[in-house]
Amino acid sequence: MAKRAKKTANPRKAPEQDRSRATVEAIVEAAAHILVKHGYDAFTTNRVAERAGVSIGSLYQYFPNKDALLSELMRRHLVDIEQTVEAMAARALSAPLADVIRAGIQQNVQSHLIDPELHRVLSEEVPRLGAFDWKVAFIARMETRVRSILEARRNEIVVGDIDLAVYIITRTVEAVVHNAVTRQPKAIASGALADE
Amino acid sequence: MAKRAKKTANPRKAPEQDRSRATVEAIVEAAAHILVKHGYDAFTTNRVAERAGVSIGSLYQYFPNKDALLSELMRRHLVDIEQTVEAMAARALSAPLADVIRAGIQQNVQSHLIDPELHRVLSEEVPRLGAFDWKVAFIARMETRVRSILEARRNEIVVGDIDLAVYIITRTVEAVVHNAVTRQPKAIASGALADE
DNA sequence: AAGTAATCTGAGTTATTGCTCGTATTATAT
DNA sequence: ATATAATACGAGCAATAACTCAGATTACTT
Repeated sequence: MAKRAKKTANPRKAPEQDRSRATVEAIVEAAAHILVKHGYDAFTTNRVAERAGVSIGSLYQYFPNKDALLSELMRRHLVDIEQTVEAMAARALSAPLADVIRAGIQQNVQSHLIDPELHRVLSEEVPRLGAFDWKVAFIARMETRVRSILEARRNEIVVGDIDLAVYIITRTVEAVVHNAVTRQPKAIASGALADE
Repeated sequence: MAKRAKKTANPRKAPEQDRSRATVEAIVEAAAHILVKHGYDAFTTNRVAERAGVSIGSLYQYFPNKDALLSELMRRHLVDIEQTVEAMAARALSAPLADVIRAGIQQNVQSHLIDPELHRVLSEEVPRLGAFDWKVAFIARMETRVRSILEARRNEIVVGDIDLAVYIITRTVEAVVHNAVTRQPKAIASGALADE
């Protein structure tokens, strides 16, 4: 690092014309590309700007600092994931329990397949990642969802502590699928499902 | 970062006198302290040296670069963990399966309790952490252990793919316990065990 | 006591990188 | 056309941090 990044990011101008919107897109795409292909170490604002084909000044016109760019990247990724979650959650509410579980896992797999490499870098290489608001809120929403499913079917299952169960289920599925997808680009669907 | 860290670390002088051994200890302790109390961002070689009460020059006399210090920190931590594993593995071989599982989890909990904060920082904040040899070898050894237990009791369990089972079990237990210990300093022993 | 090796010191070098700011260019409004 | 706002540019500032090196201390030998 050089100058310490400001904690509070005074918001920057939002793009109004098509030209600037294109600039922002180029920056975001370049950022993702560099993170995925070259890792967090290579993720410098100057390099992102260069790859995006815009000047460093333009980058800072729309992102107050480096973290803001990272945050936007994560925000977009989580939005993508949440959409697939929504799509599957609707269907899964009335089905038999076993199917719900299967669907949940399947959904998680899908999420990770959206952009496995970006997902990996975001979760493993980026330091202090937990600090972003987006992620905290996202996890909370996911846990709420799992809990509501559990509570709706309380009679079908045997659990003492619902909070703990939610916690374990969330982490377990996430961790296993995350590891599977990021490390083994095979044996996704059938194997994992069956064993669970 | 400033100057790029050298990839190949030409080894430095090993301490021969008590004085220098004490210096090395002080450096390692200071490094752990800073990582735990102030996070990876604050983990600079200059700061470690200062906290250790030695000059920056002394640090570089025993650690060729920053990564070497980090690596040593991890090596020591893994050695600690492996010792508790050894201790429990012996006892668990002949017991009934349920007890073995319980013991395995218990052991994992113990490992994380050795130095939970250091463990957390090491696994979550330090970038490019998977690159260290020590960790790779460690994971391999752990998986071998789990596999041998599974194979020895093949008749008692129902699994299709042993490799996959080993993989899932390892990751699941690790992930859940890791999350539990680092995030919730309560409800360790009983709850987690029972639900599993 | 003198010589040699081990250890320690810390100011300075060097490279990196986040970010600013004055200026130039392009689009929109009048 | 002219004015005004939006957008783009990029050289360079300022801070930071890994790491070096020449010389000072301290400890072992003989």
